[in-house]
Formats: sequence, structure tokens, C-alpha cells
Amino acid sequence: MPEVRIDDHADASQERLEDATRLLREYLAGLGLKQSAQRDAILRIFLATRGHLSTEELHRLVKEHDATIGYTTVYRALKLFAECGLAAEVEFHDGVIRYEHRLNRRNHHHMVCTVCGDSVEFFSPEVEAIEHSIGEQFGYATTRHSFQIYGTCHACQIKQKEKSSAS
Amino acid sequence: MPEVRIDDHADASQERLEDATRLLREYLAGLGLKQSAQRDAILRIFLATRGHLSTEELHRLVKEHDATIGYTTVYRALKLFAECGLAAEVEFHDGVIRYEHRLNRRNHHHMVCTVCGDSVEFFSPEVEAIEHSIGEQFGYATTRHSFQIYGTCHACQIKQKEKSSAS
DNA sequence: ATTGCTGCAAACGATTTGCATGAGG
DNA sequence: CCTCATGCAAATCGTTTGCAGCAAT
Repeated sequence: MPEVRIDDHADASQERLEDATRLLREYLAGLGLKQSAQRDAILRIFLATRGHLSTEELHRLVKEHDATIGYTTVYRALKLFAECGLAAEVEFHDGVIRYEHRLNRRNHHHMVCTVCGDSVEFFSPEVEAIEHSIGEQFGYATTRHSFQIYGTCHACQIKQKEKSSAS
Repeated sequence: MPEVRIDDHADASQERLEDATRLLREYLAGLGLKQSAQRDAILRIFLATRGHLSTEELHRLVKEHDATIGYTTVYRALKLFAECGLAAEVEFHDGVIRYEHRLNRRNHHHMVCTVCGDSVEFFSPEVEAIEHSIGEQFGYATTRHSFQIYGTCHACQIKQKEKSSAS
């Protein structure tokens, strides 16, 4: 299980939270939707994470702060965040939808260890160029792409070597 | 709905089928598993397709040939094909697992229209290079990657334009 | 007041498994 | 014969929805 880290650099986080809250409110107002204390709480906790959370994982974190908030509310909040660009779906292709927040985050991709589930982020500007060039070539108006690398992380490679030499 | 095309270039297909059948038999034998008429039939029909089939779609094709073959058998056959390298999972991120066969197919990626679901295949050797370079950089032994581009195909762009100018 | 939000529970849909029966080695 | 494969039905599991009551505008 990859660990979920909480980011507590007070100053930068604070600013980020305010930006995000403002963005969310504007988005809601524009669609005639309403604010709620639950959404604010979920957003705050979501932004304080790094990494890639399933609805269930975020719900667990949220419950630690307010046990009355239900799974469905977290589920719908994440959809909302994704709609207004605060969150992006991350595709690890393990049957679970994960989200990461997109505030002050450079465009990046993920490499996932298929043994322990850990992941690292990497930057690869070429990939953006490929998206545009292929889109143009086939007459597609491209909106996004999905790129992941799968393999075995260094730690798991060592464990596997130990296991095989022991047997 | 993307259409499933049947490839009936008799000569090349025939050869391909024999290679694949041999590969499958060797794989089964190596694990102490057994051949069956159902698996042969499913493999034959699977190889005659192009594109990306869900279990259900392949089951539908298989039933046209032999209505007694059940969904579960097709499901398990596809897993088997994937294990022995005859098939690869294709990830379109729509909640359905799709497979494509991997005989005589260059490494390729997919660009998917998010409006009509159609897709085109493209080749991008740079992506392989990125996989290796990033893997090396972070100490991962990489095994594969997943790369898709999403957007709107030419036909759907036209339809959208017509719709918006009509309103 | 009206309309959206919440939280529960139930529905959903694809995938996966248990089991009795049938077939391959 | 023994083991695996099959096909049905049921279980699973994350996601999604319906609804009654609550809260925001």
C-alpha cells in the first residue's frame, strides 16, 4: 500500500487552499450550485494530501476529521473537483479510480510498481508534443492523454532477488 | 460503437492461426493444462478480429459460431491468451477490459474519440525510449507502459459544429 | 420557498469465483 | 482414473443512483 503523505507547509498550503476554495465557489456559483461545509472540509483534506487517492481512501481521511461525512458525499465532491479542474483522475488500471489534486503541479506522469503498488512521478515534455503531433496527423482535436509506465521498483527487485537466492 | 472487423486474408491468417495455436499448446503443456475444442474455437475467432474486444463482444462473436460456449469460458480464455502473450489488455479507461491480439502487430498505441468511441492506432517509437530512460533513472525494471490519447475525431468535430451553428 | 446537498441503502455492471458435471491426458 | 475445463449461477467490488430529510440561497 502506498502511503498517503500529508503536506503541512503551512504558508504555501494556506495560500493554495484559499485559491482552490475561491475557484470552487466560482464554479459552483456559475452553475447555480451551493456551497457546503462538507465540501469545504473535503477540499481542505484533499489538498493536504500528495499522491493518488481512491474515493475510499479520501473518505477514510475525511472521517478522521468528521465522522458524519458519508462516502457518497466524498464521491460526489471528487467528481465536482475533477469537473472544475481542481482534481484529475489518475489511471493506474487496477479497477479503482484515483484522484490527485492539480494545484501548483507541473504536468507529470506516473510509473507504478506492479508488486507493491508504489509509484513515482516523472516529467516528460516530449509526451505533450506527441499528443499534438498525432492528433494533427489523424484530424483529432485532442484533449488529454494518459501515460503510465509499469515495472518493479528497486526495493521489490531486491526482495525478489533475496527470495530467489534463498530458495 | 466502434465496429469489429473480421480479417479474412486467408493465407496470412491461416499461418498466423497455426503459429498461435502452437504457442498456446506449448504454454498449456508447460503448465500441465489441457487443450479443448472451445479454446481453439475462441482463439480462432479472436485472431480473426481486429480492434479491441471486451469479453462480452468476443463472447457474442463466439456464440454465432457455437452457441453452447459460455461467457466464463471466453473470459478465462482471454486471461489465458494474455498470460501467454497472445493477447494484450487495452486500456480505454471506460470501465471495460478490452483485448487485442498481438500476432504480427507492431507496437502501437491508441487514440480514442471520447464522443463516438472510435479509435485509431498510431506508432510512436519515442515512447519506448521514454519508458527505458525513465525506468533507468528511478531504478525501476520496467515491463510495459500504457499510452492513450483522448480527443474528438474529425467526424464528431463536424457534427458538433453543425449542431452549434443550427442552434 | 425553492432548490440543491447529504447520507443511507439499494441498484448497477463488469469481473470473478464455487461447484457439479463433462472431457482430456 | 485423475485432473482440468466448462457453464451456470451466485458472489464480489467499486461505482452510481433514488429518495427522504436537511441546509443554503
